[in-house]
Amino acid sequence: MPELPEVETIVRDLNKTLPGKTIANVMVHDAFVLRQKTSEFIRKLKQQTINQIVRRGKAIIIHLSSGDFLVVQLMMTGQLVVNSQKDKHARIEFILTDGSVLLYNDQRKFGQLRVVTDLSQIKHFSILGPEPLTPEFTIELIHKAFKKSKRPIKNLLLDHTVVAGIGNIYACEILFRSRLSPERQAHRITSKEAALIHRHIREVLQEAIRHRGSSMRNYRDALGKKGKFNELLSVYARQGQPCVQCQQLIVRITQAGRSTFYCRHCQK
DNA sequence: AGGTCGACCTGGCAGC
DNA sequence: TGCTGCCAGGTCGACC
Repeated sequence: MPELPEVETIVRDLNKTLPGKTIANVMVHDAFVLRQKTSEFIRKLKQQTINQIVRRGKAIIIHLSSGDFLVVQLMMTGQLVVNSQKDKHARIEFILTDGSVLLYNDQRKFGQLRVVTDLSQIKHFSILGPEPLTPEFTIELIHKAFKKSKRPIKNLLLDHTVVAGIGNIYACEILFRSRLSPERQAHRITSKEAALIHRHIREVLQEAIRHRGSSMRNYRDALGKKGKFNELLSVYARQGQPCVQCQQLIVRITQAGRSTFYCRHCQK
């Protein structure tokens, strides 16, 4: 579900309320979302004080006083919300000593939670590409990755080994702003075009963070509220509607089994 | 070896 | 109303 801007919004919210609080109890309503034994999960969390919360790609990493990490991957429909109304999708409840409750909801149960001692235990992190909003993410780096692949450029933007955190919504929006067709083969992208993509990756993600993410269906922030950036999307989920630039109709195609939305007239 | 395609699971919505 | 089929912010492993 959530991409980098949505997860970043959640992490910033959680950092305002959780650090310093201690986990009194953990109630597992559906162990399907756990990637370890329920008893081990609970034991490693009970009596732990929450330190800082950070994001890596689309994953949330909660630092615990034991030195362990609670890693949460929301996938498509996961939510981490504080003091919200409990519904039938509540899978895990973290009861804090001050009486507040952190709820993990997940309609589709694709998400996963686990407590690890060492983040390198998680393979996902070892293959993850650079964070797009840090200085290590350069035009040269992304252009080099593009040159190695004949896949469509859209698929490269979705590939988390190339760059972390970009999902289907923002890949479409980034290519629209760059005026590049999602069907262009990555290895044919020029250095000038790579620079455009690089700039728009940062621009789109930062704008989306400012608007607290995009809520298409399930996404909610840590306070249970919707994001606003979906109201500002130019192409995603707008098939059959006029392009904001040229009024030609936005089309939907399928790439690597996922929907892509773009303007055939503006994006070449 | 690079790249695509189900599978994972639940639910909303359109069409009949 | 109720069925069927399609679609959904992600990721991984099987397979070609």
